[in-house]
Amino acid sequence: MPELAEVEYFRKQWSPGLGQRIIRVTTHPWTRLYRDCDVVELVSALAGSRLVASETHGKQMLFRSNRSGWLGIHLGMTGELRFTEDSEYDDRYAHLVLETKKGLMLFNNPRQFGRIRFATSKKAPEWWAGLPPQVLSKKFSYSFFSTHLDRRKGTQLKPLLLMQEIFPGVGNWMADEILWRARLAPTRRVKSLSDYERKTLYEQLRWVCRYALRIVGDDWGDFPNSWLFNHRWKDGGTCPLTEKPLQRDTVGGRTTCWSPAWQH
DNA sequence: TACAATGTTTTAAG
DNA sequence: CCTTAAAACATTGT
Repeated sequence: MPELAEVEYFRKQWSPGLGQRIIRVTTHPWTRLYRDCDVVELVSALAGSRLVASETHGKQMLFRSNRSGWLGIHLGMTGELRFTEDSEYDDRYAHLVLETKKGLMLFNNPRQFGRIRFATSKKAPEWWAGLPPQVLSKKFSYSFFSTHLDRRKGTQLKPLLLMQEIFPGVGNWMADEILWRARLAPTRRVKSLSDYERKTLYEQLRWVCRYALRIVGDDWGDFPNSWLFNHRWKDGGTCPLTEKPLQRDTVGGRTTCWSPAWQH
């Protein structure tokens, strides 16, 4: 489920636990989530410590502890963070549980496409510090964007937008929303874009990221019906602008919803 | 039963 | 070495 706005929302779900002493750490160390993580180190370092700050970067989350511990979480396709004052929870998919006096910080991830990382160091570890510029940051200028496009001339626009090394945080529904607003067909190749179309793609990319964060990032609000988002999964859905039928195709290996009458 | 799922990573080919 | 496409990953729900 989570793309950059949802990730921001989930990050905040643990906020009630920040500053609280962690009295117990429970993990499912056999799951794929821990493939890049020394679980013994994670458990011993987090037990007794407090998480003091958190941030997101695209689909990545980082929690910092008061003992120079850095906890990286990626939600994958089905992950969520939750805080509960109830001591009962479904253990099946709660692969990381941080227990405090005030409540539990839970990371649920049924499909195990997520990832947990941990490091102890003065400075943020390379897997965090080395992430590419965020789409809404100052560094993500039009010329930066355009330089990356020049290197991917043969790529279709849909898989292009899903490249996390260029557009951190953009996922399947956001890519469709961006292309629909830019009026570009998902199968178009980068090299076919006119200067105007390139510019439009850049602007709509930033626009969708900004408003998605605004609407979902704080309180999981609903998107207006003017967004493709509300129509994309309905069978027989229609384009909110043209009222013509939406189409679903596989592009770049992912289900893609678009409006052939509107996007070219 | 077979397939799809709001995501990456790996492998292979060009 | 770089770009591009497809398969693999784990599990559930339709």
